[in-house]
Amino acid sequence: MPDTQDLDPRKAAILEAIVSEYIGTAQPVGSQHVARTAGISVSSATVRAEMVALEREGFLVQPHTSAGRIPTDKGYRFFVDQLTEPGILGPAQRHKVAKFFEQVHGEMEDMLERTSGLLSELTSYASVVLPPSHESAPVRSVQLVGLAPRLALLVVVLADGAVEKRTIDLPDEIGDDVLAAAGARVQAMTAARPLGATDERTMTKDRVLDEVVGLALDAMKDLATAEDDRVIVGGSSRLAAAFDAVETVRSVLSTLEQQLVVVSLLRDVLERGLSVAIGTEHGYEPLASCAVVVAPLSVDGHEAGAVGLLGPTRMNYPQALAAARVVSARLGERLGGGTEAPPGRVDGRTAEDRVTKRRGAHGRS
Amino acid sequence: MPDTQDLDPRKAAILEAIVSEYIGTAQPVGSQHVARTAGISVSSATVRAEMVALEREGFLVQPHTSAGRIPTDKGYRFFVDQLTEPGILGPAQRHKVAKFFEQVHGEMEDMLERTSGLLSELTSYASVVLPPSHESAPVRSVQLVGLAPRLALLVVVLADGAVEKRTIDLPDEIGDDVLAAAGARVQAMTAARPLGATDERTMTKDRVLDEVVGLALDAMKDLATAEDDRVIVGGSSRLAAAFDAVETVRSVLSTLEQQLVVVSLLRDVLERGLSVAIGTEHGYEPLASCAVVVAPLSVDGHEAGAVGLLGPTRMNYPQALAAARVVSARLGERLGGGTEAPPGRVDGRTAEDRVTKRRGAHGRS
DNA sequence: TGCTGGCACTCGATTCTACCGAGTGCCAGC
DNA sequence: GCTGGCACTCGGTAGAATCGAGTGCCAGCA
Repeated sequence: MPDTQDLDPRKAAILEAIVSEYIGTAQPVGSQHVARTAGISVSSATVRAEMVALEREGFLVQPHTSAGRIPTDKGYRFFVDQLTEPGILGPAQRHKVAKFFEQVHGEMEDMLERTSGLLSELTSYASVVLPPSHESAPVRSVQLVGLAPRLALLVVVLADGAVEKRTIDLPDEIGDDVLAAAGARVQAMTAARPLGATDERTMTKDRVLDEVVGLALDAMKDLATAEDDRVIVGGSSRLAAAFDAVETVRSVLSTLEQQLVVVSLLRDVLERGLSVAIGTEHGYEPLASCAVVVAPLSVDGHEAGAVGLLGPTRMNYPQALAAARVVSARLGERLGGGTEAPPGRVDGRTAEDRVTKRRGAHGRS
Repeated sequence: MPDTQDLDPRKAAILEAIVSEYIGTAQPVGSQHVARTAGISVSSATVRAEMVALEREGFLVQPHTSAGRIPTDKGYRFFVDQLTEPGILGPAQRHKVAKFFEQVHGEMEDMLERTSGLLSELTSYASVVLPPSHESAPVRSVQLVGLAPRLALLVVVLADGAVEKRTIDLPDEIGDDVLAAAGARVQAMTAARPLGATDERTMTKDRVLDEVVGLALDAMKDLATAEDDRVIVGGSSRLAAAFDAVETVRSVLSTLEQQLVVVSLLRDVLERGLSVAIGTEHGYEPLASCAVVVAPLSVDGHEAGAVGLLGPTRMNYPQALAAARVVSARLGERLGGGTEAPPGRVDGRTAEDRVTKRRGAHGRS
C-alpha cells in the first residue's frame, strides 16, 4: 500500500481539512472552503488540482459533478492513521468520566451496562461493551441446588465474581444430600482451575452420585464453551440521529441486535490489532456506512474484553478514540484490583467505592 | 364517556372501514374508498356527512382540508373496544410459535430474550418482556463465597431457578469457614420464604459471625427491593420501519432504552386493567405516536410479569393482541410446571424439552 | 515549473407556475 | 333521509427558470 502512507504534505493538509470539515458538517467540501482553512495557503485552483489527484488516488469522491468532495473510507483511514492524534477529552467530559467512576458500584453486569451508557453519552454514538471473558477466571465454588424433584441447578461462582448457572435434568429423584455431596465433589475436582479445564472423572462406589457428578461436569464444560457471545449495546438510539435515511437506521440497528455479529465484529477488529475499522474495512455489509472504534479492556494486566463505539464513518475519530481509551482504562482499573484473585489487591479506594449501600447497612448491624 | 360507547351502526361501520384501511396503507382515507368498502351500502356523500359527524365527535381528523380522514387515538380506542375481536394468528405464525416453543430451552433469561425476538418477528413491532418477579419465589439456597480477602459474594438461589448475587465488603479478613457458616445460618433463617421476608436476627456468641450474617441479611433485603426494574426489549429496529420521521424513531428508541420508564409504562397499563394503550392514553409524551399492547403472564396460576408490543398507533391491533396473548400463554405454561415448587409438576413434555444438550451428555455418562 | 486568476460549464437545489385530481361541503331533488 | 351534482380546496407532481456552489481547464505570471 505505497499510496496509503505517502502523501506530500500539502495533499495531506488538504485531505485533513476536508475530512475535518466533513465530519463537522456532513456536507461535501468545496475547494474554496479548503483554501480558506487555516494552514492552507494556496488558492482554490491549486486546491482543486490537488483534489483531482486525491480523488484519482481514492481518498475522495464527488457525489456528483458539481459538488464538493467527501472522503472515502480510505480517506478516513489516512486521516486516522497519519493526520490525527487520539485527542483528549474536553473538561466537561473528563468531569463526567471522573464523576461516573466515583459513583458507579454494584455487580459487574450493572457496571458494564452503565459504562456503556456513559460512553454513548460522551460521544453521542452507540457504544458496545464486550465483557471480560471468564475463560481464565478460576472456579471458586460449585453448588448443586434442587429445584424440583428431578431438576437441579448448577451454580458456579468464579473468582472474578461472576456467577454462572445451568439447569440439569436428573434421571431420578435425588435427595438434597446427594446433590450437595455431588456439588462438593465437583467443586473439589474443578476448584481454582478455569472453567474449561475439567478434570478426568473419578468414580466412587455410589452409582447415583457418579451420575450426578457426570451431569454436573458436562454442564460445566457446556458453560465454558457457550456463553461468551454476549455483548452490551448502549445508546443505539443515537444512531438514529447520525443517519438521515430511515432505512439505514433500521438496517444498522437490526444488525446491532444480533449479539453474535457484534461480538465477532469486535473480535475481528481486535485480532487485526486495529483500534478503528472504517466502513467496508470490516466485512459486515449492513454496517458499511459505520465506523467502529475499539479499545481493549485490560484488567489486572491481561487483556479481557473491550469497549467500542459505533458511529457513522464520518464520526469524530479523535474524540471517539479518546473517550473509548479513557473509559476502557478506568473501567479496567475498576474491574481489577479487588475482585481478581491476587491477595492484598483490595486497595482502599476501590473497596470504598464498592461499599455505598452496603456501608450504611454495615454501620447499622 | 357516553359518546365513546354509542355510535349508530352505520357510523361504526364507517369508522371501522377507515381504521382498517388506514392501518393497512397509512394514507388518509377518503369517502369514496369507504363507500366502496364491502359492508357500506351508502353513497360517498352520505359517508362524507357521517365523517363530518365522526370528526366532530373526535374519532377522526383531517390532516388538511382536501385530504381524507385519519383516526384519532379515540378512534382507535373505539375500534379496539367495540369493533374488533382479538383475532387469531395465521397458520404460518401459529407454526412459528409452535416450533419455537418446541425448540426453546435453556435458562429463563435466554428464553425470555428469545421469546421477545419471536414476538417481534411475528408482529414486526418492538416487543417487551417483563420478567416474572421473584418476589414470591421462596429462597432455596444461600451461600457466601469469598472472592478476595475482604470481599465476599452472596449467592441466593430461588426456587424458580433464578440466581441473585451481591458483593459484600467485609470489615476484616474472614476465613472461608466462617463465611460458609454464615451462609448456612442465613440460609436457615430465610429458606423456603420469599426474598423480602427477612427473619429477625438471632445472635450467637461469635461477634464476627454475627456481623457477617448481618451484612448478608442486609444484602438480601437489598436484593428483594432492588432488581425488579428490568425489562427485555426486542426488535426495536423494527420501529424504524414503522415511522418515517427519523426524529420520531430516535425519540421512541431513546425512551425504550430507559428500562425504568418501560417498566412503569407496562405496570401502569396492567394496573388499569387494559390490554391496549393508545397514543396519549398512557402519559408518556415521547411515546405519543405509539400504542402498547400488553398481555399479562400467568405462571402456575398466578400473574407474574407480562409480554407486550410497542408499535405505531396505527398498528394492527387484532393481530398484535392475538400474538401477545398466544405467546404469553405458551410462555406461561413453559415457565411454570417444572421450575416452580409444587412437586410432581415436572410433566413429561416440559422435562423432555428442557433436556436438549443435556440429554446427550446424560446418555454418555 | 508551479501557482494563480479567470472563465465556461455542470448540475443539484430552489423557486415558481400550472395543473391534476382526490377529497370536501353544500344543496336541490328524488 | 339519501343521493347525485357541483363548486371549491389544496397537497402533490411536473416542468421551466433560475441560482449558485463547485468544477476542469488554460493562459499568464513569478
